[in-house]
Amino acid sequence: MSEAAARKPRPRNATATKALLLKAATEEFAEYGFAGARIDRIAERAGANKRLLYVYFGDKNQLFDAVVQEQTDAVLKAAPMDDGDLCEFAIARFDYVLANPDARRIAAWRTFEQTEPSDAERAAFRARIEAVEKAQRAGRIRTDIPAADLFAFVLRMTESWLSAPPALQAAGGGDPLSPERVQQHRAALQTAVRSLVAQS
Amino acid sequence: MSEAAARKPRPRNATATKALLLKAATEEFAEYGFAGARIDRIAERAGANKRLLYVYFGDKNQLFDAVVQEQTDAVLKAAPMDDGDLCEFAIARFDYVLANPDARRIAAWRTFEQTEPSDAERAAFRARIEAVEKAQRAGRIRTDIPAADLFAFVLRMTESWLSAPPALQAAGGGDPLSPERVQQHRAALQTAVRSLVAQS
DNA sequence: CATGCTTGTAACTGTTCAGTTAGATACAGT
DNA sequence: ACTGTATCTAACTGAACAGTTACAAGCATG
Repeated sequence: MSEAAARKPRPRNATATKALLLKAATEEFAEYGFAGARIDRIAERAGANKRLLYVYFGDKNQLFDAVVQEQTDAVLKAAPMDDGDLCEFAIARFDYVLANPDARRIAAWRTFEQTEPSDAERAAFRARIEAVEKAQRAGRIRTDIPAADLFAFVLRMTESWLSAPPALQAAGGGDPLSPERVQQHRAALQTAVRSLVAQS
Repeated sequence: MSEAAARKPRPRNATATKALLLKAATEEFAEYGFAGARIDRIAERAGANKRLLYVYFGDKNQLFDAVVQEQTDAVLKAAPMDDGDLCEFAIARFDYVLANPDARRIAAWRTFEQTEPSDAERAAFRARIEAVEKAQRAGRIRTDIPAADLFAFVLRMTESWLSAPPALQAAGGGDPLSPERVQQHRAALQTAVRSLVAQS
């Protein structure tokens, strides 16, 4: 039959299909958030059948969890902080979320769709705070602001421009995301974090 | 009929009902975001009939716009910045979003559901940036960071703790939103902004 | 080339949702 | 009191959605 011949089945490759679906889900969730994301659109984006989503990932919640875990892991890995150097951390994180807008948006959605954090994530944050405390004890950074607060400030500062309200980005004039503007902000971030953490 | 007598209609009061619906919508959108919010739940929260939502506000989009506008106006008003004092601004904004978690969450949802900013909002941000620039020219704050960037940093810092990822809030140990902890962070915010904007 | 497991597809189901219809009751003007 | 308009209500509708069913085709192993 011509109909049967017309629709050609995709070549069989479980791992590739699974990866495609996860990628498509990441984009979809990044764009619309959990509630706004559509299962059918994810399958369509991936060029795969919807049923496979359920085979490979369970349901929408588990799929979201899989996406969140992958993205948060990647961000945590891309911006480590072994020696409590908040400035280096800030720039590394800025560069990563600049190159991976999806990761930034997923993290943001996740914060607001109040889902329970994993133990691994909690541990990662704890380790970072401890690294900051260590740097404080070593006298490398200021001690009049608690480590957790200092870290929270720096964390948010890395996203200040990229996740700024559109009205603020626009108010500056010019393209807020042009390479030149972004580089200018990157330099500003470095300067800002340096003077924020410096001994008073 | 006993049935007819059982359901008592609410007393007629258009403005009060409209206000109740707007308040309920604010809570619902703050909690679930636009896509996650449910029209039926909003009506139920308000103790009003669903139909009235459509009479008073149009559709879900227009209702969300109404909520966003009210909340952003309130935040902008609560944290003015006539004289370019970023420190004072930061504390005022912190105090406001602390007392009004809904306003903070609405603003965040809005940023991520990429809706077009109103002219009024754009103008408000522009005015703030100009106030910062004026303070820079007057030599009151540092000039090696562009005004827009400096403002973006401070803006995000006011929410750093209250909108921190749950994993980060939890990593500190203790109740991250207890009055004592919040006051401690408030002091940290003041210190941080002061040394961030200070002349280098 | 049989058999059984994996990968894939289309069509379907039950539910939930935004938005509507049709009508009832209060209230103001005459 | 009579009439029109604003306020309010329950029940409905059609579409969209997450999740399922039933089946087809590839692919490895005997």
